[in-house]
Amino acid sequence: MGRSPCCDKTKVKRGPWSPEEDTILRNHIQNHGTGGNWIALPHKAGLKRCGKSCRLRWLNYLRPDIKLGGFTEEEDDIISSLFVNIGSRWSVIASHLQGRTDNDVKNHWNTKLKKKLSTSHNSTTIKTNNETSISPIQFTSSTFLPKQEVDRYQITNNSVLEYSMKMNYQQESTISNSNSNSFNSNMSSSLQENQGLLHNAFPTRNDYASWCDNGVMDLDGDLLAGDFDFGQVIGEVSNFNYSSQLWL
DNA sequence: AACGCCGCCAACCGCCTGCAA
DNA sequence: CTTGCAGGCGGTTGGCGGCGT
Repeated sequence: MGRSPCCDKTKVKRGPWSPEEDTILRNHIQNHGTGGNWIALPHKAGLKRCGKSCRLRWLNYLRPDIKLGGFTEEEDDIISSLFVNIGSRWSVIASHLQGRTDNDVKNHWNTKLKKKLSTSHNSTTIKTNNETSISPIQFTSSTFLPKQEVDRYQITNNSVLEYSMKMNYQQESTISNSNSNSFNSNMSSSLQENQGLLHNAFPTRNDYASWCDNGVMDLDGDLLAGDFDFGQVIGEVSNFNYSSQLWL
């Protein structure tokens, strides 16, 4: 029943890894692989470390494809965009960044990006023609669209994806035509900012489709929306339709 | 020079899930 | 079906270095 215990934590070394330990672990994995068993690895390699610690050290620091150094603006955008939409699923976010680990991304978010976003005041409040703010919804350069439901995705040729969304926001009455035009104008600039971020996160329509839980491609190439959910829920539901192009 | 504060980040902790026994 | 370990993950911590006083 069950498996043998992981390790005796009172007998393993803890704390920072020495260069010698790094060398032993690196050489062992390069010569023998992980053997599919991290718990047994330290004993085989001659390390007085817990298997979990070895795994973490390899994945976060010693792997040959690890990308070291600061994050680029593009990477920041991807992280910010994905965080807004899927939350703190660091492993998922890291999978969109070549050579970055979940720990890297998490640390970067907690130490830099979180503050960067919270101090960013270049948000755009949607206003109607009579300059009445549609409170409390705000769009910032780092968020996608709030509370939105995707009605339809359609690929009109090999590279262009058109989508229409049912926009939802908090307002007592439905929008008049004139207000709708104003909203359309304001949304356009907001959408333009966010398209870039979304495009970074999902370079192709297939990237986005695979990310979406219920994304299904039919025989005609139409991407059928199931329970697509962009994540951010701020406003209440009303009626508005918006169309644009995402992947050009 | 000494001290304290603060930011960064490697590493640990604890929980959850999958799966072998 | 039950048990309990391995692996994976996100949250948190603690040590270190830089900077200001």
